[in-house]
Amino acid sequence: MVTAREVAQLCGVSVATVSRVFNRPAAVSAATRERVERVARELDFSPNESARALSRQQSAMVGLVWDTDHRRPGWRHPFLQDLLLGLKSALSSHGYHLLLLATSDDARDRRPGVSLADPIAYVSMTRRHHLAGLVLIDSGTDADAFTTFAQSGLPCVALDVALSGPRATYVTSDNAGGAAEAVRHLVALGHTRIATITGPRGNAPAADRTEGYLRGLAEAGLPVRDELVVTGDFYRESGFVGMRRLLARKDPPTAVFAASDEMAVGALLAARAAGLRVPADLAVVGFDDIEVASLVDPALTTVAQDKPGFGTAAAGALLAMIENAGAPEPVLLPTKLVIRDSCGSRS
Amino acid sequence: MVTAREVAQLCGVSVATVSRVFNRPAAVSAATRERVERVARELDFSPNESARALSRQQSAMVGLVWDTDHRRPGWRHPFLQDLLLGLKSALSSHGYHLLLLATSDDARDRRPGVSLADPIAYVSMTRRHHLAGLVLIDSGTDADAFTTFAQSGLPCVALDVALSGPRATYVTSDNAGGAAEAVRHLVALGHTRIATITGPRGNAPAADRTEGYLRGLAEAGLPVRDELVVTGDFYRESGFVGMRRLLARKDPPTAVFAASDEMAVGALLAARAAGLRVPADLAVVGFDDIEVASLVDPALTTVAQDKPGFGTAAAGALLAMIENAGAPEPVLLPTKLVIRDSCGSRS
DNA sequence: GCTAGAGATGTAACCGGTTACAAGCACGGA
DNA sequence: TCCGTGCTTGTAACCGGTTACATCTCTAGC
Repeated sequence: MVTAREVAQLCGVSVATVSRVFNRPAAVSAATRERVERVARELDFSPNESARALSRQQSAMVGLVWDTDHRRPGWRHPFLQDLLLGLKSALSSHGYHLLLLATSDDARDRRPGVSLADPIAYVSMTRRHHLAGLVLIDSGTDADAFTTFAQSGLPCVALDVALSGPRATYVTSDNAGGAAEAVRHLVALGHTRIATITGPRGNAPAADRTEGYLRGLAEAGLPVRDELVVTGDFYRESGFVGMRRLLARKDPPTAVFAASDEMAVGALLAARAAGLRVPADLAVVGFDDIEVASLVDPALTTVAQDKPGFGTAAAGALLAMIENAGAPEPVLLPTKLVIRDSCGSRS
Repeated sequence: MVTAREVAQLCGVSVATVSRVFNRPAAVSAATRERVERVARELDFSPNESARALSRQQSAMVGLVWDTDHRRPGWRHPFLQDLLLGLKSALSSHGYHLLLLATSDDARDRRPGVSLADPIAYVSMTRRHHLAGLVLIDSGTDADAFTTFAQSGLPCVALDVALSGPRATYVTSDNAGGAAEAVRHLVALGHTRIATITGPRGNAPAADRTEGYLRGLAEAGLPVRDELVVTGDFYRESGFVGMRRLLARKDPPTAVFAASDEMAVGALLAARAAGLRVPADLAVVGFDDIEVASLVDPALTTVAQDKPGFGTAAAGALLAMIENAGAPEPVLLPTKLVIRDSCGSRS
């Protein structure tokens, strides 16, 4: 690795000048700048990131906080790959990298001074590494944990969890809007007894989707029947159980909006188990547009989230906070209803 | 953030001693060590990672090289989440984090000295960040790219690509063994005309799976018929096309081993399109055990890879290279045949 | 009692940049 | 001619650790 010192010597200038060429080019005369740039290119020099981070108290890295919640084993992020790709490409264009932060019970106590509590450990790790900011992925962790991040003063952007603070914001889909659109679609197909299987209590996107469901009914002038709202937890199993319960009623719904594709698949299975045909006897709409949605039979009509958009938006918001000072407005990503076969059609 | 200097002052020792307590505790007297440890804990001190990396020329981070190949758009890693979780937890127990490295066309030329060629850019980035090692994910990149990494002298471990060098090794599934087991299963069910749809040419796991297929036939004393071997590319579409071609023959196979689950799903669809019932008219085995495998109808019998094992093994091999000097032997992860419904049963 | 040697600790150089401040220089106006 | 101003560049302190080497102390052995 070639250092700035070597470049400086070859150019007959001081290291300070070399540094300036990279950080405040305007402060260097054109002639000198060009000479330094040429030599730097020839020697394939670029500044050592550790030294730069130490000196600037800020590294070219953004931390990713992503834990899988112990209380929800087997939980998988519906579109981790797209998310990471989106983040990576948006960050790269500003020269940043993504550091997947690891804390673990195993690693605890191995050295004196390693703190125990989780969000605190993350914040301290962030400071120790001079990270420029944090991306927080909702993993069912306590909402409290997130406020700790927001209060830390570090630039951070949360995904699917409302977060606000002087340097904190969040990105989420237009969950209510998407859900309302799904209901509108069912209404347009002539359904009037429309049920929903919701996500877990306390989860913000879940609550928003329920709100959208209610709004969709209200827009159509349909009454809300409490018995048509059953609580799920986003997992397939709960969709199955919820649907079975709905179908056991005397006057079962003719359509159901499931707040996740996994639950929609569960609902599909429950309908099949009850001897019903989808979409003839029951229309099903899901949410997420995960990969399997197009694969089940019948292919699932669902509210698609803008998966790469999450990464791009999160990176954009974070970089804005890093480079300027204030927190940008929360980003609400539009959703898109993908019509497949699980609702049939009017024709 | 508390610095070592402050701890040292409070303890009435020099910073060197504080540093020693963390790095070579044996070199410090018990009394001093305990005093420093206590104060460090009270002040919640832990060493600044940027400074440490700069001084030691080695950071507590491991780089992840993961590019999606432009020539294969839409390619998704079959188990990225498990892989990352495995890596994360194994690395965390040694205090390491995972840095998702980003290079991008957009980021190019923004500063003087940023090199262009991809693997070289990664290696240089690794040096600049003082990364301890690299994890390389196969993404259909040229094999040449990987030898560049191996030759760089950096500790690196590749996934699913054979890599060797003084500080390089790799982790892969027992692809041949798994494929042979799949064929053995089909043979045990009475099949004698067993076809295969292979992965792309030039891909090592694909070649190994084909080899295992051939071994399975040989073990059973079955002849190899070239016309029953069709080339795919791991994508669903190629499974569909390949199966259609096989079924178009006068004497179509009664069983097929697809080298990926995606292709197996394609084969399932082709069989359905041809009016065949699975497994009654055609038995299908896949490879990978991706999430959809259990969801298609009929549920796919497939060769499961040890997904979290990849992460753990990769981290283990890498840490071994980082901490000792030599390169450990390549790791061959056992596979497991998961029997579902797509092959029927003898009963 | 003296000294060699082991063990503990401090001193200071170093890792490779960034940046406040000072200094040098050219130029324009009085 | 002199001085103030602005532009360019160098000097040196600093970021926060690590570690080779020097120094000091204490003990064991003769």
